[in-house]
Amino acid sequence: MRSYGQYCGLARSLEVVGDRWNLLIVRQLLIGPARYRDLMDGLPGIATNLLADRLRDLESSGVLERRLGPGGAVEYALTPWGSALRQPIESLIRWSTPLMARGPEGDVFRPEWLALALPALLATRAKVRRVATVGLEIGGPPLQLRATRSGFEVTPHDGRDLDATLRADPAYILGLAAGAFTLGDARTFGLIEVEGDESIVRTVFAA
Amino acid sequence: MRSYGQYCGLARSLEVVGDRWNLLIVRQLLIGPARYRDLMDGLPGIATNLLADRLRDLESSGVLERRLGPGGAVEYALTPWGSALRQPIESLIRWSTPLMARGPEGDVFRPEWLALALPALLATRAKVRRVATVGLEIGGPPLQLRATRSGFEVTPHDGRDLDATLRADPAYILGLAAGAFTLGDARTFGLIEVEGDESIVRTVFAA
DNA sequence: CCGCATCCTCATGGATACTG
DNA sequence: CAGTATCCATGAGGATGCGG
Repeated sequence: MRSYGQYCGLARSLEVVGDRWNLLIVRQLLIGPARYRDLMDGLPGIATNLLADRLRDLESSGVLERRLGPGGAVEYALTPWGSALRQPIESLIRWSTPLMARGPEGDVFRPEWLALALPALLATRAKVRRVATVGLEIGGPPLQLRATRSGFEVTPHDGRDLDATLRADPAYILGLAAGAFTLGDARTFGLIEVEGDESIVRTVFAA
Repeated sequence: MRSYGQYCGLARSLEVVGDRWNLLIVRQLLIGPARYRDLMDGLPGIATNLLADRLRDLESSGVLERRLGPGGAVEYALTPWGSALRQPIESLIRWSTPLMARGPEGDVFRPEWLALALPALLATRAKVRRVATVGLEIGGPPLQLRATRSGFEVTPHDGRDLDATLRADPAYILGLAAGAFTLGDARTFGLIEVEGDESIVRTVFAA
């Protein structure tokens, strides 16, 4: 990225992460450290030369580091400063709500992206009434949403007991979470709970 | 911006505001509605064809609108959705703290940028002990920082009485504000106040 | 002047092939 | 698997033109 030549925090930030693909790479690493192949998979559409370029750029600017992971393979992980990009990224995810309401329209979807999106959307308004673990079945490997007093977390299902399971379209799940974000004030509303084995939306969290 | 083809809030956001200069244009309009010439002035380095292109893009995507201002001249203003970019932008400004510590290094500085940066840096940690208006003299037209219970605001000096005046380098002022952001917890600390006519840093806000 | 549109050059991005 | 190398298409930057 060519310099903007402006002594402004926004401009300087964008000189580091404003290049095409950069924030999406950080998104992938916020989910967890990853190898080159994982990044290629998680960033459908990126050209391999660009990924290599960007990883070099982001490493030299101190956003991520290249290290040896389990098995001695090279992996990429965010530095503490890079991890702090979670906040602006979550802000942009919340801002995107009107853009997501259209649905996928042919865009590819990867369930792992919910690991960032759901906490970002839920964190602002939804209050946890009781600690709960909700399974999410959307077509990939099963996920779980943990809701605790300290926040929300989406991870692969670790086999523990689920309070509920939601089998639904990704857009539907995002709509639910965005509703928790945008409605909230007006009334208590249901988010995710099932009765018996059915996927019925009920109250687990309340605004 | 070419589509990423990903059903992800971050990717969709970046398709709207990820193009070079876009967020900087929004930055200028967060300070206030502006005419074409104002934007050219506030965005040193932008090519005039790019500004025209980006204004079209951002208008058609619903971030800003073109309207008739006072005197019947065309001006640009953010839509409500565009104004909501204040949050991600403030997040990026906070994230930029390590990049700003280097100082300007020849980059141009415009005092109006403090209108975004100071509230962004102060909002997270600094608590207002008493309502105050502090003058900022940094070489352009005089500014004032209003600190109230509901937040911080930097505007041109409107002639009202000042509780203090700080005449300092922009980097110094940003360092003060960033310190309020990053230290905070440890102890009560001084931010901006003068004794008599001197520019001595004392306590107006406290963490 | 202000508010752009055109033209040209060069840097960057994207797709694909290839290599240690 | 983890990238490089190559080639082409696109977009940025700069200068300039031009109507109101």
